[in-house]
Amino acid sequence: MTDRPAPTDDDVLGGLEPNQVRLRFAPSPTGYLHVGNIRTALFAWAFARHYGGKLVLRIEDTDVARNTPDGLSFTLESLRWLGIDWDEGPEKGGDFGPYQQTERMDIYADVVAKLLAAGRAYHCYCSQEELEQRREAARTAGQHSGYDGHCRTLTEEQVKAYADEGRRPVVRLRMPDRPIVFDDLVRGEITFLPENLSDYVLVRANGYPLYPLVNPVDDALMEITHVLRGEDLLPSTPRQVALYEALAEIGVGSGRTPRFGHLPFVMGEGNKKLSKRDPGSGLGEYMQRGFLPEGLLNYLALLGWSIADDRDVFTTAEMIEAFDIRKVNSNAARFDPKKCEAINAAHMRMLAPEEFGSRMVPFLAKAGLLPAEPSADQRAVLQAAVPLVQERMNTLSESVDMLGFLFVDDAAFSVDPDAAAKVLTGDAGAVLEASVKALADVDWTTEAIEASLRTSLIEGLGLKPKNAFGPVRVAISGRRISPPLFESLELLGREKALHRLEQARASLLAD
RNA sequence: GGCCCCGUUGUGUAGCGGCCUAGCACGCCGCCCUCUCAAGGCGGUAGCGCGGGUUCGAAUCCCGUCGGGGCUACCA
Repeated sequence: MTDRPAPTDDDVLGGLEPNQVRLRFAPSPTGYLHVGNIRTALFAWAFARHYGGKLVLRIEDTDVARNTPDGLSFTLESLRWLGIDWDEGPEKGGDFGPYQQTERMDIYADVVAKLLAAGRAYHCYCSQEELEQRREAARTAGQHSGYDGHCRTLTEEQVKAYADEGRRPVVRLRMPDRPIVFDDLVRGEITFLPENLSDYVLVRANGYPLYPLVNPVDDALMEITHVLRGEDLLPSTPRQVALYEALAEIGVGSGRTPRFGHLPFVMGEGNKKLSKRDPGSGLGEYMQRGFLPEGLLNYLALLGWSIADDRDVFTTAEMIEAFDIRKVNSNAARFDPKKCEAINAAHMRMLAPEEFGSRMVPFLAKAGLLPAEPSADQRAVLQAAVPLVQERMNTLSESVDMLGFLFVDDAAFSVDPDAAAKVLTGDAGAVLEASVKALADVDWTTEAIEASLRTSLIEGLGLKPKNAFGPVRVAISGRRISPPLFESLELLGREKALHRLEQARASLLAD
């Protein structure tokens, strides 16, 4: 539409060529992604693709407690289903691997040794209890409660004494004694004063490296240029910046500190960040309910970003084209299931009819209404039904209720009791009887069916359309809500239609 | 407690000092269309947290205040 002025883009790129941009998405392999993660992945992906750069997928599995047996495969499946592809990472490889942190332990050990040797990190022998005590004291004094630097300048004798006591040290990063300032891509300049920053733990006493170490080390080694992540990580950013600087000093990585963009939370009910445990947060649910990847992604993009002031339905390609991190909002957004569905419904309607038909198959198959590979006849019926239902559905799984009546075995067909009670009442008998007669030998086309039914029910019985067609609808579809009646009758076929009408009438007489 | 972030209708957003008697979308309400339900069309509802500045002029800039959230681990 309009040309994007180069100088402003350079604010984001910071001197890099657009295609030099490298982002990463770094999930813990805990299973299906949840909507917050997905939004982060989406923005990182859109950012990388917009500039023609790379997206790296890195698996942050250093916390064994978070890992689940199939977590990794579900995580990868999530991304694949969404259509978010990565250029380097699991299953892709790349020049900066391995891309799973548990396979990089020797790298971390090496980096820590260098940090120690350079004096940028040091051993700390304080026990948890001692730490806790001093922290409490600081807190009651109204002070910053971070580490107080107790072990920063231990003499050799002191170290020996601690070691003789059997103490095992952690490794801490020595924080610089000056403000740390960084220019956040979504929030602007943020400053942390040194009195509020403290030396933090890089490696546990048992030798196990921690997130605040491995994350920046990997970013540095993988030459990540831009980091998009949740705003919960904002307070830890100054520590990471300090680490990047230390890494640059000891010659680890590109020497370049990435630009950060802290994305606002996706909130659930109330004022809480949407958590993995909240219903409606996991991707699995959306897959099962038959959301379209492009619909979900479109909605999620709207949480913090907008493509234009008068439009909110767009494709992922359009998003990539238009995505601009500077236009991402900094305030938390609440996830609105209704709008999510509405946006998805808009994408459902945008689908080509053949595509729409194909996408319904797995859902109908799962419900036992169709085989996984439908026959040519079944496909023909399904395709013929597409125009009837495409604009009536919000999610693919609704096809089961909507079209089930066309595919159920006669033996399995049943009328919803509630619908029967409300519509198939005493005086429906006459309607059903007249319908059977009217349909017995008309041409079996929508037009002829409609004409015949109107003549006999509206004119013949003098009924209002609603009362005339209601019982027919319930009798043949089993439900009060169905695709358009006359078209449905045509698709069902005369034999089944008449049979169901007779059956409904019989059940009425039985009452 | 300390530090950091955030604050436009119910929800998501547009807005970057005059185009704002604040636009769009979802929701909700009503009407039209209509064989049900949708879709579609038309109309309605509701908002700049508050208080001070700066300015001829502020939703937009500054300060304060209140409110919400996050972090404050040998989790990530």
